[in-house]
Amino acid sequence: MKIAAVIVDVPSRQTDRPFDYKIPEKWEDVLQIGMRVVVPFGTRRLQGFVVDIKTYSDVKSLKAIEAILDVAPVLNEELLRLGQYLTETTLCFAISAYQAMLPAAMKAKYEKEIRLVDEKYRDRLHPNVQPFFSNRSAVSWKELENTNVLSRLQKDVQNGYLEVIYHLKDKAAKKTIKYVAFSVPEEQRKKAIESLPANAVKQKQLLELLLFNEHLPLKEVLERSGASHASVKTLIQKGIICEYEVEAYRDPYGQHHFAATQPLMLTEEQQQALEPIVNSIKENEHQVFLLYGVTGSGKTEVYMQAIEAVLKQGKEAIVLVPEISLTPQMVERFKGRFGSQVAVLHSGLSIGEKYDEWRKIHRKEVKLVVGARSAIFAPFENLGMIIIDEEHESSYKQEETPRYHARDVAIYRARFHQCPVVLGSATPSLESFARAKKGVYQLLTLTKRMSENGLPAVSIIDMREELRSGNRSMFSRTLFEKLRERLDKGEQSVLFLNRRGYSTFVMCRDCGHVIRCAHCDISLTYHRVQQRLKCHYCGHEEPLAYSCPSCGSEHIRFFGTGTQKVEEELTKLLPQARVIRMDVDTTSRKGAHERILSEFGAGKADILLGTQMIAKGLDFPKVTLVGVLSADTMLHLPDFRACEKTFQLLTQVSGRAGRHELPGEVVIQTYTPEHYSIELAARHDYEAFYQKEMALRRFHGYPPFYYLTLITVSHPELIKAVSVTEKIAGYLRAQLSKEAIILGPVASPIARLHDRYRYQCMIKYKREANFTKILKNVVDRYQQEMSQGELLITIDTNPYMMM
DNA sequence: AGCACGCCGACT
DNA sequence: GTCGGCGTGCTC
Repeated sequence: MKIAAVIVDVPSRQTDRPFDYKIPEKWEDVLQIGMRVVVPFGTRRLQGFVVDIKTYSDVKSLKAIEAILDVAPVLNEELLRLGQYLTETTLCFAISAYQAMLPAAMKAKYEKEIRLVDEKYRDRLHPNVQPFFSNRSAVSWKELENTNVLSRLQKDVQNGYLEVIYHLKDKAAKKTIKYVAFSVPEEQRKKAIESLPANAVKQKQLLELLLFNEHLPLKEVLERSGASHASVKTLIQKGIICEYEVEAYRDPYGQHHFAATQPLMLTEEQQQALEPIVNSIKENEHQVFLLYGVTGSGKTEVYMQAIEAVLKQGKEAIVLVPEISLTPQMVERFKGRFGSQVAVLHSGLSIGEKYDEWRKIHRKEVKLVVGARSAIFAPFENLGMIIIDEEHESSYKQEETPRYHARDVAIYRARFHQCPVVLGSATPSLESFARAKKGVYQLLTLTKRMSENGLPAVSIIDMREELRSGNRSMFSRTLFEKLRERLDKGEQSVLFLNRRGYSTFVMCRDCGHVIRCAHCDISLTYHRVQQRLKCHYCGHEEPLAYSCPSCGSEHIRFFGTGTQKVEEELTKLLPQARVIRMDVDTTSRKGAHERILSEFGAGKADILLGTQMIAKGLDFPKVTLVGVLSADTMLHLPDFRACEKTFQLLTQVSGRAGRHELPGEVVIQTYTPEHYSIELAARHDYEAFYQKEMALRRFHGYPPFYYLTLITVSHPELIKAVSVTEKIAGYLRAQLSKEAIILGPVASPIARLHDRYRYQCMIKYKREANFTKILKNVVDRYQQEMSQGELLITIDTNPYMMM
């Protein structure tokens, strides 16, 4: 007898292990490791992943597998092992790891229904239950769960009148296209057309069309023949033609035509960067390269020529880009060069579209994937290279379980496939640059910009000076002048507002009271259009207050600046300017992002005003001015990476100006012009920033000198949150080595969220023998309280968000 | 997670 | 004596 070990779809500590099932004889040769199956689990039916097939089990009475969901394994040996690696390093459940590797469409949906076992029991049902079954034999649980007949229902189930049926739905609906074709043999077709009634003109036209084609999509036939669906129906009824469905891919870029491009001549620098990568591809040698190239130095061309080398070897490649820069521009470059060999995966696609792209990879119909974070799990079996563009971006870290970093996964997979990883950035993360300096990664450098102009000139404007000299506007005189210049010359400008931590909060000028969310320790944000105050974390809203809830004063004011407010002031100051605003509000609709950018690219506006999202990847020849309205808003976030992020952002933003013939200029407005992040970004001096920041990291004991782990404990009661965090910290102090530093318990920077108090404990360590084991003990200790009570403990073994 | 089982107080 | 509440422990 063959037995399958199955990981079931229950994300909990207790079920986080394989369960054994009998493999029915008829499937012994069909079932393979890595396939999804349906198994009985307790009273339920669940989806699961086969992780092992064996001949022996310790369990006496095994249940049998009920169904197989795949014709071929969806997880290969490598991905199964990668799942284990994720489980161990991020402390997640195996099921969560496996689900993260597959498109959402393949995750099961469960529906319960109550069915009448037999018509003869209908009269015996409890009188209160009967009405639900009056005209049908099954009722969905959804309809019943909020009624008051639940206990009666239970009785009837016990009596055997009713039964509970568990439906398992695959969301992975495949798209099909209807085709029509002749159903009569070829030699009879002409005759069939002739024998049609004389008035069946449309039918005749339709058939004539089919004479020259083996089969045609129904839609096309209808369009070209002008016939209606009725004609098709009659022809089918007459037995002349037939209709059938063919599985089809949704093609998100179906309408789009991509101009083919050829490899460009490389500069000497690019050539020198490319060579070691290509060597490592050819030699099947695992190596991590850090491609450090200033903005506009042509990293993408290096990527593409390296990919060509991979394809030449008959292998596959993954290119990761940050979600935010997965713009049509980027997609176009890859589709243009590699055509139909590319699959694209990003959050803008529907669940079905993502599933189709995934299947193209799985069926080996494509050789290259360009995608955001989760594309790192692309089920290639012959990986030749992994590229991570904008390597420093924090979006490569997933902030939900499994809390993996795509960079780590990339290195794991590349080691398995013995192939190179290329990390590219103009502002590498300190972690990566430090590793490159140590020789763990191989450093490749591009110092020259492709355009003649070199890097743009940056001026820093001290906004305190502006205020002192009486300018209360959010535009410094310099920035205003330069904006007007561009307008006169017909050139474009980009204005960048970093909204994080800079949203419009409401404060009383008399007593200083700030209106906060009733459920979270967060100040409420003023939304001008709706005249309401909203919490950005939990969604709580309330009407705008006109007097201070604390002291009653009417001197209550809005502080901070949103893009809307900037836009208003801008149109007041420069009424002739055409402004496009790009933020969450204007880009929430699908495709809006793309539309705004193409309008701006086509010169339909003079100024593009936006948040974070405009910092990445834009490349417009006519942009000669970039303004940063307030550079230091991000600097003061409670995050040890705040300075690094500020530096990276300013450098990225500055890189948007003057990428082509026209020279660029950058204006940075700040209240702390002396800060090294701002000064050094203005001087484009990454190296100096690296040295300075490394010294600080060393001094304060942060990465890359220490590893970090953040434990966050939340509970509706403050005392409980504190005491649990205290106990955990105590346990860790006792268990970990003397070198480990345990900070806390301290209140989380967001001390209350969704009516829950949040406390945290930060661990800094260099090497700990049993680190994950000790952390697992912590989780195990509080397992019951977490599953039954209100306690929640999250552990992040490589935190990027300290809140 | 979700379900059954079992023990307890409150009601017919 | 039964109904329905919630705490406990299991699911191959």
